[in-house]
This record gives sequence, structure tokens and C-alpha cells, in this order.
Amino acid sequence: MTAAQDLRARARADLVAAIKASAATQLASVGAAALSLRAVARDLGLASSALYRYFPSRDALLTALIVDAYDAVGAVAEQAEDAARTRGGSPGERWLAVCRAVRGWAVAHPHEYALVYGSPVPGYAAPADTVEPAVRLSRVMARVLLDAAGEGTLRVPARPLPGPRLVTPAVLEVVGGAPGAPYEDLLERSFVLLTALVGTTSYLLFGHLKEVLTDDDAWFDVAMAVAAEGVGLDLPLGPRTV
Amino acid sequence: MTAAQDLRARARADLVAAIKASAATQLASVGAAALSLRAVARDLGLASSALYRYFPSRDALLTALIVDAYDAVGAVAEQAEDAARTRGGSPGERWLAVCRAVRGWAVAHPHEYALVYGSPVPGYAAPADTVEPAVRLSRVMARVLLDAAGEGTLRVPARPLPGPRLVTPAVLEVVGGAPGAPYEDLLERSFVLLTALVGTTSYLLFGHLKEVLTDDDAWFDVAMAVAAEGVGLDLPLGPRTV
DNA sequence: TGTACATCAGTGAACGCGCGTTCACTGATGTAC
DNA sequence: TGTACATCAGTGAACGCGCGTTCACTGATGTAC
Repeated sequence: MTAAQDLRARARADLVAAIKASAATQLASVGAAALSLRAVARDLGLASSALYRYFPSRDALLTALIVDAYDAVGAVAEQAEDAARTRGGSPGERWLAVCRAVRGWAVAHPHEYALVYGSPVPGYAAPADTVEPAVRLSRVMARVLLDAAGEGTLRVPARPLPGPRLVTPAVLEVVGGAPGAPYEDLLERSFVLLTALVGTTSYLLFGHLKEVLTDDDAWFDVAMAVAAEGVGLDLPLGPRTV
Repeated sequence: MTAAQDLRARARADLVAAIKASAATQLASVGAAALSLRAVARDLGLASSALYRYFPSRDALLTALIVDAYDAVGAVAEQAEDAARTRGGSPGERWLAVCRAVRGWAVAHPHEYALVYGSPVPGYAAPADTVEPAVRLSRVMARVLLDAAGEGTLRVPARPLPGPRLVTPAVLEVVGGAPGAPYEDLLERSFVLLTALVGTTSYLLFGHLKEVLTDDDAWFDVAMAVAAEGVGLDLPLGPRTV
């Protein structure tokens, strides 16, 4: 029972992993829209019909890849923040570490990144499974900001945003309630931080600033620092030390 | 000679326009990767081979759509800035008008927007024709910022960015030379503005802040204002008046 | 211990589909003498 | 003014292709008595 079934389960898991790995490789060369089950099967030396033992459809495979990509981004962000925190880094240093880590992952896995943060795959509706992993990055950001607010290093913005508040009750619940004065508008501002991270990463990755910058990495740090100013968080500037 | 040839040329131009219009419609429902010449021909009641009188290949049609989309974004931005300038708007008001106009166009034409600012179409290399139109939006931004600097309403950032400068000589040439003190880092900062506009528009459009915000339009204004603070430009805050 | 049965991964042929592109053609329109 | 010729938009059949998915099957492995 256990021994044999275990072996089968393990073999199954291995093949599922191999299929996803092959699909990810193919993704990197042809993009999500052209991802083909037959090509994956060919790559693995299987009949195309064999894949249906593991994924009920092409879309299911795509969904698995998307979920994995979200998880990878979340994991990378969490690890970067943990590491920087262990080093005793300030909130600003920790957030910069997160930004660099996310961008680093995106550069290393451009198509998987595009799967998550690029234009939606046409005709494909992301299932609810992708919501939870998508929250991980936000949670990391919230932790950094709340720490900064707690230790009093978060500058109060010069111009408070006029009401009414713009985030949903669901979000308030996730982060554990609305921040108090003088940080009433922190949540609205914080999503600017998130947008800057993803937007800047995409913009660079998709080549819109080709021929514009002499040093993408250095400018990325600058962009993150300028965006962080908007929430009153000071990122370290200057030559990279980490 | 003229009369007859003119008629033919006009008919030709009409059909080219009809083909592009049909392709744009199809784009909106299936996305760029699935754009099909045969479907366009079907839509127009033509044999699929007839399209080859007008576009040498599918990629050529796609290129035409991309160029049109870039041009549309550029035109919309220029018009918004011109109109706001005519109304006597401040630089901040003008830039907000541009941001809203670009986002408005994106919301009205999501797939054409994605064609330009979304993930690159796999296997398709944008030709050089797309560079010139892409510059138009940057030029609008440069005009607003230089005006603000000229009239002295551009705040000097608290923390100047450390050198060396990060923009290429080609960019310096386009904007007419490096800005003088105390705005040495204005160019680096300005691209943060551009990234914020495109990044925020994409982030909202692609649904990453679904269930997060109670009012996308209002928050977009906030995001643009927070980003503009980073270059020392004050956007009008508060209820929409325009 | 040996035999009948169940499970399940993987096969390979077949389905119907839509695609981009080519090619020889038709037929209308305009041009040159 | 009338006729021979050139231009050119559009046709429709055909090419070779790869795709997702289904289905009856084989054969190895494990299980129950």
C-alpha cells in the first residue's frame, strides 16, 4: 500500500515537475500564447496524449505555470526581505532589497514574469488560485512600511491626500486595519510603491527604455528611491554596496 | 492620368483603412497573437489572398497596427497638453491632463494599448518605424517639465541623485542638452514619471488592483500626484474639476 | 507460493480545425495609337 | 472614334503545417485470495 503507492506518487510528481519545466522552457522561447502541449510532449519524448494523464487541458498547464510564477515572485521577495532584516537593514534597505530581488527574478525569467505581470493571455481567465500568491508581495511591502511607521522613520508626507479613502475593506482586513494618524493615506500611497516596482520592471524588461539609459540597474535603484520618497521611505542612494 | 489614378489610390487607401479597422476589432476580441489574416478577410467579405495586395504579410499588418497605436497615444497626449495649456493650466495641471488622456485612451482601446505597452508579441520584432512615434509622449513630458523649471515652479528635490548621469547622449540631444543646476538629475527623475504613467495604467488595466481600490480613477490621480512629487511637480489634488 | 484480477502510465492513430502563403486565373478599367 | 494592349484588384483552389483533444489499446506493476 504505502511503499508501492508512494513510489507511483513520487514518479507522478516528478513527471508533473518535468512537464512544467519543459513548458517553462518553451514559454521562454515562444511565449505563452504559443505554448503547445504537443511541443512539450515532443520535448519529453512522450506521446502528446500522455500529457492528459497529468493535466486535463492546455489551460490547466498554463494555470499551473502562472501559479508557480506568482509563488516564485512571492518567495523571492520574502527571502530578500528576510535576509536584509537579518543583516539588520533599515526598512529602506529592506525594500530596496525586495525591489532588486523581484527585478532580478524578472530578468532571469522574463516570460514567466510576463505571464504574471504582462498583458493578460487572451482568451484565458486566471482562476481564483492566483489570488492568494499575488498577495504575498503586497504583504512583504506592508511589513516593511508598518515597521518603518512603528520605529518612526517614515516621514509624514508634505501634502496629505484628501479623502475619502480609496482602498476596499477587504484590503484593510488583510493588513490588519487602517493606519492611524498621521498615516491615514499610507495604504493609497503604498500601492504606488507596488506599481512603481512592477511598472518599472516591466518597462525596462519590455525594452521601452532601450537607448535611453546608460545603466539600467543603477537607474532602477533611482526609480525605486524616487517612488519610495512618495511614501516617506528613504532608500539608500549611491553606489551599490550589497 | 491624375483623375483615374487618384480614384484608384483613394480606393486603395480606403481598403487599407478598412483592413486595419477590422484587424483592430479582431485584436480587441482575441489579442495580438491570435490576429488572423483569414478572419480579417472573412470580416471584409474578401478572399484571404486579396489581403496580400495590401500587406505583404501578417507581420506587416501587425506593424501597421502598432505604429497606429503609438501615433494615437502620442496624438492624444499632445492634444491633452495643448488643450490644458490653452486653458492656462499650470504645468501640474497639464501633466495630469496628459496622464488622464493616456489612461482614457488605454481604457477605450485596451488591446491596442497592450500592443504598445504590454508584453512584446512573441516572435515579432518591432521595426524601427516604431521609434519615432514612441518619442512623442516623452516630448510632451519634456515640454511640461522644462516649462515648470523655466517659470520656477519646479521644486528642487531634497536629495539630489548622486552621479554619474544615467541618460544617453542621444536622449540629451533630443531634449536639447542637459538641464543646468539645480536640475542636473531632472532627466533621470523624469523617466520615473513616464514609468509611473505607463506602469500605473497597465497595472490598473490588467486588473492587478481589482478588489483593492474603491475608485480606480481617483486613485490614478493620486498615483500620478505621488509620482510627480518625485520630480518636484505639484499636481492638483482633490475632487476632479476638469 | 501461485494465480486471477485491478490499476494505471503511456501509445499511436485519428478527428476536425484554422492558419499563412502561393499561384494561375478572371474581368473590369484605363491608356495609347 | 475605335481597337489592341496594359494595369491591377480580387478569386478560389491548393500547399503543408501544427494544433488540442479523444479513444481504444497495450503492457507493466501491484493486490487479493
